[in-house]
Amino acid sequence: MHNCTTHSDCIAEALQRAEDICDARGLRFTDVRRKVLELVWQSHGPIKAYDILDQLDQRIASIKPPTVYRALDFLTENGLVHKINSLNAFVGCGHPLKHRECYFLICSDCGEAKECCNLDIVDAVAKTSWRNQFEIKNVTLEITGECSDCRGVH
Amino acid sequence: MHNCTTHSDCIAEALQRAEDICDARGLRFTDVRRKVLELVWQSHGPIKAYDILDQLDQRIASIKPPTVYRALDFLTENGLVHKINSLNAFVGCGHPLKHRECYFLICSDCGEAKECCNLDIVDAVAKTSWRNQFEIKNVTLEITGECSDCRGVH
DNA sequence: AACGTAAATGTTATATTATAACATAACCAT
DNA sequence: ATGGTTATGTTATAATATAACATTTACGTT
Ligand SMILES: [Zn+2]
Ligand SMILES: [Zn+2]
Ligand SMILES: [Zn+2]
Ligand SMILES: [Zn+2]
Repeated sequence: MHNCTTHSDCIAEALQRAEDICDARGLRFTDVRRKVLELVWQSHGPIKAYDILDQLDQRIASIKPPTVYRALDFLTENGLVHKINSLNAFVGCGHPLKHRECYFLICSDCGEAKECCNLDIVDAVAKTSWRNQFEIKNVTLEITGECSDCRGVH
Repeated sequence: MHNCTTHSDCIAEALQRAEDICDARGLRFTDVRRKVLELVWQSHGPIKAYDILDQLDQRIASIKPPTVYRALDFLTENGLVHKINSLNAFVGCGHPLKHRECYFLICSDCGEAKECCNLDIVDAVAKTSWRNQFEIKNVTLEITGECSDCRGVH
């Protein structure tokens, strides 16, 4: 499902990126936020808030829903994590500094959510918003279907 | 927020369209389904499942959540209603026969969700899926922001 | 009409997702 | 150290959605 060479490195890099971004912006990358982000990356795919909660519970007793949701809010607001509304799940952003209007290819078979960027889509969305005199705050584009792996395409 | 000339006509037309579509497809447009669709159109914007439930309760006692969700599932599966995942709400489809890949311009101020179609977007989405050898089942595109009315644009 | 079946709805209970409200603790600038 | 701000702890509950099984309804076949 994921093809990073060494997943522990992949997690470590994401955490380091997050720390650097928070430092640069004067934000506090607290222990709770770090642990939540770590679990998001550990899953290497969309993960649900209560699954994060369960996994935290095994390490730290007394973690409650508001704590997890607050951390996810922080991470989402700062572009380190994206919420996938059609799944009620959260996924780490692979390029938090470059992220503009990306979209997800979500495989309903294996569960992978691949984040992609595409200028044609960004352009088309921008143009159509402009034509409607609509001021964009946020764009959610979730494409559900079957990925090449699950289709057996080579 | 909505600019149909006579809203009762607008609702009646939507119900008639739905009935015709169900007839043509051999589907049963039952009383529950009709009433749910009527309430969706009455709101003339995204409405939540439990708000539908509350309004039905005033007319018919003993309507319970599963009844509403089943009706919404039926209406959604048959393209008469769309779910807006970022709002956990449902909205009537304005063109259930022509509907392909549409998107919503959702005003976070007045709550309007305008359904639009745009071939450039459809194309760009199709192309990028093709490049990823991804087989599309469903596309969700929700653009949140501020509409022209709320921005005071003329 | 009576029967059999499938689809729809009723009903009870519960699962899942998310937030309100207030108390305490940690952090940081002065 | 003091006071203000931000983050977390804590308790409770709100909001969204489904599982499981019982009953009713629709409808074609006999
Ligand atoms: Zn991203
Ligand atoms: Zn897959
Ligand atoms: Zn539509
Ligand atoms: Zn508006």
